[in-house]
Amino acid sequence: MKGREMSKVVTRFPPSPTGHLHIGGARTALFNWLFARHHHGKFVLRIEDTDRVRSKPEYVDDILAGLKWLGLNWDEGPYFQSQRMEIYKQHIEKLLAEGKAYYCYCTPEELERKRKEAMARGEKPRYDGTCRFKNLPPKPGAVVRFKSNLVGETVVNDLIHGPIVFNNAELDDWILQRSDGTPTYNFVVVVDDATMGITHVIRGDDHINNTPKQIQLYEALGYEPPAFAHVPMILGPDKTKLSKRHGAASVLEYKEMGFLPEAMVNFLARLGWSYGDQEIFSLQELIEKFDIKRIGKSAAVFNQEKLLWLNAHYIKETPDEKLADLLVPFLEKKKYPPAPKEYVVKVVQTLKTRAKTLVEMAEMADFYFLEDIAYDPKAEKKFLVPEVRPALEEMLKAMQQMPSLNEEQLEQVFRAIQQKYGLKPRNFAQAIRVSLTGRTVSPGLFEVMTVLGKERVIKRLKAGIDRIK
RNA sequence: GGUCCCAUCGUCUAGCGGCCUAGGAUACUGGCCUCUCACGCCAGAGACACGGGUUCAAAUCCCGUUGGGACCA
Repeated sequence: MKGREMSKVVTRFPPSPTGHLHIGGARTALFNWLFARHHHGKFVLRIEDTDRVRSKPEYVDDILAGLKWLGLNWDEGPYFQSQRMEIYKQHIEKLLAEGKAYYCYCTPEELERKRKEAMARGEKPRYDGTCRFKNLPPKPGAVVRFKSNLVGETVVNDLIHGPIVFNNAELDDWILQRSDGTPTYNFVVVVDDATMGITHVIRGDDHINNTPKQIQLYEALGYEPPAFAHVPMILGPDKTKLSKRHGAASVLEYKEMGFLPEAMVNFLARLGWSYGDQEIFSLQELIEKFDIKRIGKSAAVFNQEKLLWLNAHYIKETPDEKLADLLVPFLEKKKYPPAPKEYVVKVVQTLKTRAKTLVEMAEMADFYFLEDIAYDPKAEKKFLVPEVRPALEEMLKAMQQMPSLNEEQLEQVFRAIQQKYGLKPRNFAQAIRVSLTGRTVSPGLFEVMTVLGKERVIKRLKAGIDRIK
């Protein structure tokens, strides 16, 4: 009975609002979310805003918006560390009272001097324990240090890496509370994770070296440590830690660039995680199949080509109606005149196998929305030539006879005229294409015509004929 | 400098001692389809970092080297 309740999985995502939700953070969030959902557990969001100067409310907004865009909903929080200072204080007091932590008066200058001396002797620089047994009372400017184990070893039973053994002699009496009274990162993380009942800590493997310290602290505090899973990092194309200079920093920037959240999630999941040869996963499928054991150990390079491929895939999969809605903001950004939804749906149908992003799709759609299309000079010169004029004129006349345009009929007429004048299908088609779209590349000719509608097609065909020198 | 992590095609990865003359995906090249471009389909090229062991047998296990990364200072 109690076992079932106790074994309920609780994971968390603890971003610090000193920057946008970046790719690495998003993947960490995704893994935590997937693990929680897979086990019908809880996913907690915690904002680590103890750095009062660098933390900004707009970054909190960005992070929350990013998670929502990806579809990663949380069950608890967001908690803010800045509102939990009292809890941290209580834990410091407890450790102090039990002799598991102590005040240290050593000044930075003294420590720096000792560090240099140790280095000079060829020893490793670490706190020498000057104040460890002095049992000093509180004093302004004093720090609080953790009385760490000096003997034995601490082992991290990592779910991905297996046991990682640390020699306790390598550890330090690290600082829990700074001289200004603020608690340190490793300390608040442990207090938060313990008091929030986190059962599984899934985070970047840049935290591996912090883990033995944290485990000792859990034990000193009388809490049971959670299970740890350290996932490999995401690197830039130059194989260094992914950062702004590699391109987009924020997940929301990918939204701006016309990526679909489904593509992003699928991509992020497959970066470091796999399921046989399968490449395409819906969110639901990821929940079902996600398993920490299938996370790899080595760092992965962020490769936008694959993201683009996935995005193209999901664009093709998205129903036209929905895709049209998604495209509208991008059309507006291009300052195209507004058009009815049914029209955008038709536009989208012709473009969905051609665009890799919504931005690209909006760019390709210009001739559907602009009255005055831009003619590519090279295209015009090459295809709007005198020899196609009679055929174009006849095509124009034929269309004027039609009550409305439909693809089959248009194609029949096109073939007939093209043969009558002995034109190559390609040359005749391109002449029409340039007239209608201003360029040599577009969706199929007849679909373009039916989408544009008789009136506009006739107008553009006339304009095209007029441009023939 | 110390500690720790990692190492299969350019990239993401499958592989958990024999099924591997190493599979898939992407990107690339060629072809088919074709009114252009895409989509789709077919084909091609492309990797076990190196060196030692262990074993009848190693991409898979062990050790070392090299390389990359992270954390601490």
